[in-house]
Amino acid sequence: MDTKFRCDCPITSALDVLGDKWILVVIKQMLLEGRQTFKDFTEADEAIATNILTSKLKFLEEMGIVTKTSSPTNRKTRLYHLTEKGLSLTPIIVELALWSDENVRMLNPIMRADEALDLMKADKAGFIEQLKASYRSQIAS
Amino acid sequence: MDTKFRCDCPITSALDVLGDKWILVVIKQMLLEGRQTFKDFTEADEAIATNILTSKLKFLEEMGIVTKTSSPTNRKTRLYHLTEKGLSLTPIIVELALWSDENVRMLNPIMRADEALDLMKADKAGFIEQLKASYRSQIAS
DNA sequence: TTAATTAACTTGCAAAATGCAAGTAATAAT
DNA sequence: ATTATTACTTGCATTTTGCAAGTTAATTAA
Repeated sequence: MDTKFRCDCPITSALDVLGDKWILVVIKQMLLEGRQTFKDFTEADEAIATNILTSKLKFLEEMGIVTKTSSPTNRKTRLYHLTEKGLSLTPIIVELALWSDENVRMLNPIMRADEALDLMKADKAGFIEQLKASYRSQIAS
Repeated sequence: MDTKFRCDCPITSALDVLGDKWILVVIKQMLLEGRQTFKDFTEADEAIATNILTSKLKFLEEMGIVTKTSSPTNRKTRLYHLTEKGLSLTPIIVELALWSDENVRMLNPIMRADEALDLMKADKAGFIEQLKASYRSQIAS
């Protein structure tokens, strides 16, 4: 699964990596929902198929966005965690959330409005830093 | 081409709209490269197939992100322009560019580094507002 | 201590999205 | 009047995504 780049444009190149239906959803599930095991991802509302999940996690690992380790407490569990490169996607995730809240909500009648959105709106940069810090301390434990 | 939402998450819902290989590339071509006709898009480096372009432009129009009008000077030319809803994607595009510059450049040896990146880094919010203003005045003319 | 369960996958096939090459209709240029 | 241009459409190939079932090793329950 090697990435082929369409051209010399930085934005298009970002989308050569991130531009599909699942990559940013999986990253969001790690960052905001604390999901870290294969099972965690399969239990999410988005209901990704297991073969797709396997291929996306593998790709994210190859890209250096995610690490895969063995659980220290359970030998059959693998832990997937965001690297700093993965954490640096936080501003993109936040902008997607804000745009969606303003422009997609009207099209999706079941879209939820959680406290995180209020925090983003009140202090975007602060929210981003707090989220990254909280993720780092979560995986350190 | 009606959008089906996977769940109640705002971020996933944003990706139900934007999460594919082409949508944000087409928007970037309008916003940063001034492309507005069908031909303009087909001539871009990304080389989108014409049937895909047709379907993406139709979807963007249905989503209220783009308008389609007839050229006032040439009866066979159609003009595609970003709406305010489309322009509000600017922060997402900018964050993609910044992330790519820092994290994808090393993987794409031909990625270019233009002045826009420097402007984004120096004053992100200012760049976003200036870009939107410049787009609005471009289509007003 | 054997049996059932769980976690993390893989496999085979179906469906949907994307890509390629060629063709078409209306308009504009020569 | 003929050629070229613009904005498409069409048919088919390839790639990506999705579904359901199966596999293996490790853990837990009986």
